[in-house]
Amino acid sequence: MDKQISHILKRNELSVTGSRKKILELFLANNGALAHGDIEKKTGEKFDRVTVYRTLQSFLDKGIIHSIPTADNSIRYALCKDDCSKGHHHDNHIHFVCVSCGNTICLDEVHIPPVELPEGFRGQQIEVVVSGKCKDCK
Amino acid sequence: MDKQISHILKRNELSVTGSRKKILELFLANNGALAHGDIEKKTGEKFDRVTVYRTLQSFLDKGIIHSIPTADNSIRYALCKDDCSKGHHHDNHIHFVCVSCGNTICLDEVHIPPVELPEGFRGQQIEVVVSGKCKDCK
DNA sequence: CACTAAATGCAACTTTGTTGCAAACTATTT
DNA sequence: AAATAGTTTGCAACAAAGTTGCATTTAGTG
Repeated sequence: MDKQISHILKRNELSVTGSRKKILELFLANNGALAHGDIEKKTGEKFDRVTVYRTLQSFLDKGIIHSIPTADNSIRYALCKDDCSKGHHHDNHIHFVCVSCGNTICLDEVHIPPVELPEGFRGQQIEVVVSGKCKDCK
Repeated sequence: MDKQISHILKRNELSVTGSRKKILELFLANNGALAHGDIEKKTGEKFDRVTVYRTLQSFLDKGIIHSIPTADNSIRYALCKDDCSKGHHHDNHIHFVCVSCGNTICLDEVHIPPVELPEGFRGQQIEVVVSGKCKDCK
């Protein structure tokens, strides 16, 4: 586990530090998405707020995590699949926000249906967020 | 124009005040979406920040506008079509964010294709945000 | 072990959003 | 047209979220 974490960091040209290991561990343990606040709580206030911000930013830059916009204006982050690299996300999965438990889940197996845009519009990226009840909150 | 604005407010059981008229006018003039900050700027700092927040909130409650989540953690608001009412949005259109001019546009004519969720998940609402180049920024 | 570059923590600050309350205003009645 | 009741507004104070500069500490290298 610890080896896996260090490997991910090294593969992304990041030095292996306490905060990065801990935060990455959180993402691996949780298979949902985490908001900045969640991370601060779950690390037990062990790290400075600034460090958490900067760690998330470097993970974003390297493509280790991606951000998920939500309606309540709180960005959440989730692990990318292996083939994301350096800011170019193959972000072809949808996100599900459970209204009951509040978890945000990446549904990697659901492919996004093509959307036909009006004349003149050229789409580059698409974000789909579905809210409802997840399989554990029926 | 002024008459139309007053009518919309009255129809939604809102008293006709300076700030509400001005902010609603902004939405009618702009056919894109506006963030809180945009509104503060465009009104020329004529109204208190708190008033803008409260005005937007009451417009949201009445279903005059709806909110659009974006990746950069800044909620934007746009006018609803006529048949939205009191919190029940018929929000079946997608949103387009232009990476060039930054505008957010409601594409009412594009219908959202159905998404098949995995076993156990029940979707209630769906948000689709496409980013790319709009027809004016080719 | 020593060195360099990067990461961290701290303090101060900016931006964004919220709450309570007195003053001002809207809509209505008289 | 004036009085009234109920909202709405602006102010002040506050809380939360995010940023920046800088000194200290740490990771990775030889």
